[in-house]
Amino acid sequence: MTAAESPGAADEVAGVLVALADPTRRKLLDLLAARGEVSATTLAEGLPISRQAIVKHLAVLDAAGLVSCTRVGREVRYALRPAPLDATARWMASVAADWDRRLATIKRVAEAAEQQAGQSRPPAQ
Amino acid sequence: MTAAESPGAADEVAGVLVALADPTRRKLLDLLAARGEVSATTLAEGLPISRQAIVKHLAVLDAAGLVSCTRVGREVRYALRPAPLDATARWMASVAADWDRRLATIKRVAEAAEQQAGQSRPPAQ
DNA sequence: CTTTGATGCAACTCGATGGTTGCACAACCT
DNA sequence: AGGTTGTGCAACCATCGAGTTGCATCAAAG
Repeated sequence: MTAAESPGAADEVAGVLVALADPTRRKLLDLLAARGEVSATTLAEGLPISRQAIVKHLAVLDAAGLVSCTRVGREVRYALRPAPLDATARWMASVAADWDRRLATIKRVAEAAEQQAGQSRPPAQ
Repeated sequence: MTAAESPGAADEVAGVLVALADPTRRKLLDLLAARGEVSATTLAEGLPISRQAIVKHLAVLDAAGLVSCTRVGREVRYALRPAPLDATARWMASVAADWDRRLATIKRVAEAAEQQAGQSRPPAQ
């Protein structure tokens, strides 16, 4: 269980990664960050795609926990939810650190082996 | 240019996000982290999919800069490349921080407005 | 030189996904 | 009541992407 901080973290992260992989979804998050609580129709005004498409994207973002919606009268306001993004950032940093560690170890071992080989026998490859 | 540290960072990040969105690709990176430099065929032995599929995934990872390949005789060894992951982690953390900032501001403004409203007229909702 | 094992390329299947349109329904405003 | 306006639902289309198979190719070993 390397580079994992809490059980089930990988699951949460997976959803966030999928959600962030789409440029339209990133744009959407951008707009939400800029304008606070906004309805889907309002979001649609600033984008070249239909409201329905946006609703679907918002559903994905909601499933990833990156967004939450509250009903206000007949409209539905969507708002940012930074926590999962932060968690994913931490997860990613930890994975990167893990890789660095492993690569350093591998390099060290390789050098040791080469040293060893140089003293006893000709290079294997 | 909010939450961006260097020009063109978003482009690099996009590739990494797409690459990481696929679970098979993540598994692949995991294997590479565990076993160092490995060829596609070797990777295929530990996974339930064909070598060709793996090669395609490795191509995506390579395009994202997460992996590099070097030819050794007749085989091609793939190795991890942590830098883009680290960059993406930083980008993500910076975006998360930006969101927090904005949300805090919005909340502050909302509270001020409510305060204002509370002094002159009864609560709107 | 022949065989063996690894790679590269291309065509194909098929499910997921981004996007659209049309319509029904609920809520707001006169 | 009656007309707007915003949502939700469902069908539908097109494309992308993951995966497969088959074959050609090229380096290494005999």
